[in-house]
Amino acid sequence: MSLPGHPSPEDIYERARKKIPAISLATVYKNIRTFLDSGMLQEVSLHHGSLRVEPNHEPHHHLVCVNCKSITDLDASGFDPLQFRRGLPRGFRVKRIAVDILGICQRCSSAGAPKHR
Amino acid sequence: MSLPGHPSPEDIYERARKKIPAISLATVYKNIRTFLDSGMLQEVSLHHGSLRVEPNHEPHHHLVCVNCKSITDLDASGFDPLQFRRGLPRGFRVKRIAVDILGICQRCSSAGAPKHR
DNA sequence: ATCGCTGCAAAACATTTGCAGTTTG
DNA sequence: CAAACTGCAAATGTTTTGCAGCGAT
Repeated sequence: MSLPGHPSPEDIYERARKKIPAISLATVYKNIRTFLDSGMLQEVSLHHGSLRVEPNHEPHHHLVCVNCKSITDLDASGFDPLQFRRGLPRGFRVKRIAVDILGICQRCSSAGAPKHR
Repeated sequence: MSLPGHPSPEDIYERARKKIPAISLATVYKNIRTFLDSGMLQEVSLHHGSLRVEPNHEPHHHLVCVNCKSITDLDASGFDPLQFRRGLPRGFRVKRIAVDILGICQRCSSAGAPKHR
């Protein structure tokens, strides 16, 4: 938590070693997973297990199920990307804006949907 | 391109095999990379190389450099998540909304910043 | 003849898991 | 003592790479 920015497991490992020199990378991964599962930490972008390709160039958002990792497109007409232009640091050239709405899909809500993985 | 949704390399491989039975998975990966680099395809969420952890629970957006993969937090006050509540499919339980502003950061713009990776 | 694309196999990573030993309460 | 946590090493899964061959220009 004391690390700045958005550390990787390796970053956390390096940091942890300063206090607990014998700690292993596996333990770091195990603890990160525990924290992610508990919601104490989040992932910067959801890990789908493998690369997912986006052929749809129309402006749209993604509805992502954090349980089964399904991705559904959501029309983005009426969405104003300009609202984000304010407050950007100088020199940052915006290419596109990705909006991911994370949650639990209908299918996973109903029934005892097993954790996908 | 003809595949629905957001196919994985494996999906594309399966599909390609129907037309070109001898094609290899490596070729599929190579071509996906070419298309990604050319902008013909996009990644659903940017691949950072490894998991990135998010300790910041305050509402904020991410400024992501698609070149060096750096992540910067951007305050999200004044941002109205309710605008996304409309048009959601029934039964989808929203947990959080992630806004990633993808582009090229200042540092990478200036000078011949080498492609990270 | 050259250049680019391919398959194959191996490498390189990132992440998880089994297991046996420790620690904690 | 039971439950939770750890290190290690091995397994898994994804993606990249080296290389030799093949095809088109």
